[in-house]
Amino acid sequence: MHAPADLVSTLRDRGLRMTPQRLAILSAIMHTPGHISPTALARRIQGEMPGVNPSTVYRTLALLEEIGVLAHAHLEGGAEYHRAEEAGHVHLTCSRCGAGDDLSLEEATRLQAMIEETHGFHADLTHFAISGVCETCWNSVDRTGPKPARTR
Amino acid sequence: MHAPADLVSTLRDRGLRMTPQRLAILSAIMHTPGHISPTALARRIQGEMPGVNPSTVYRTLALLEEIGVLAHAHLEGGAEYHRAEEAGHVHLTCSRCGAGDDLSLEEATRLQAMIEETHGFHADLTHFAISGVCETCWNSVDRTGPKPARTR
DNA sequence: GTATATGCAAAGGTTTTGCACAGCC
DNA sequence: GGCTGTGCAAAACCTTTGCATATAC
Repeated sequence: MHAPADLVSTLRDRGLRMTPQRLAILSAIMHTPGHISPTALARRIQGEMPGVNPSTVYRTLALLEEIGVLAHAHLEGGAEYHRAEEAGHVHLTCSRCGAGDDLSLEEATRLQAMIEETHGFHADLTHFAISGVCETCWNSVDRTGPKPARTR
Repeated sequence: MHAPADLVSTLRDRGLRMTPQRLAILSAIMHTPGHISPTALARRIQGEMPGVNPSTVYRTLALLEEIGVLAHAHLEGGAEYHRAEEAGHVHLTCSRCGAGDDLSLEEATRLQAMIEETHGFHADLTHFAISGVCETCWNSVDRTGPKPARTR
């Protein structure tokens, strides 16, 4: 949906500019399969392109989200960013082992439909993770039920 | 499930002690209908019982969660604590107007069952809020779909 | 050339930690 | 009296903001 060329146009249309920093940040996220936190991203960028300031990373993330290129979700460790195209991923995170899984799109749609019917609430299950205990952890050890451990 | 008397015993069994600060913090949360953030709690406690340090609030919250009296959930504004008994509340928060609603317990159970069937994942829908657009907001204004606004 | 973007530095806010003292049991 | 809990202060983080400079267009 958003090849770099498109992005440049999108920016220009708004009187905004493409810079090496923005390109590096964008590229880093586009090559990240899942999601990445601002701080992790800042560190990674720092490696590839020393001198890029964290504040630039934050400003760029906010910008890219505003123009619809990126989105963020809230996982256990805090906010994480991902490509907007990759939205639709509903994150399941195991509170025991930390393993992550994704709900399928159809499944997510079914859940959302269910919530909409009863509450008229149009849920976006991608914005927050869903915590719980994965099958492996559930079958092993004690079975005290889904009780999230300390988050931070 | 946890009257103060019980709590004192629970603490004693672990070689822990009941203090005025812990009592004040616990009381504040027990009298809070929904959920409350650590900082908000610290401020409230400060009003009732000047001199109580924020660090004490944080340590107490962690302790009370560890012994199962409290639990926390991740809402838009960050982590919030609530009575463990009051778990089962699945928070729906509107990204447009900020309004909050709760999923019924049966409904939550149905959703969890659905996820379990297909993924073997035992979800705890109470740990993270569910973001989306409430009926009112959906019916008014533009209908661009559930797109969470900037969180922080 | 001009408006935008960046780096830098400082500030803001939240949460954690070390340590000496206070206080519960 | 001994061990736990608290206050205090400092530090560790993460994130935001103001401003001068650099730079994309």
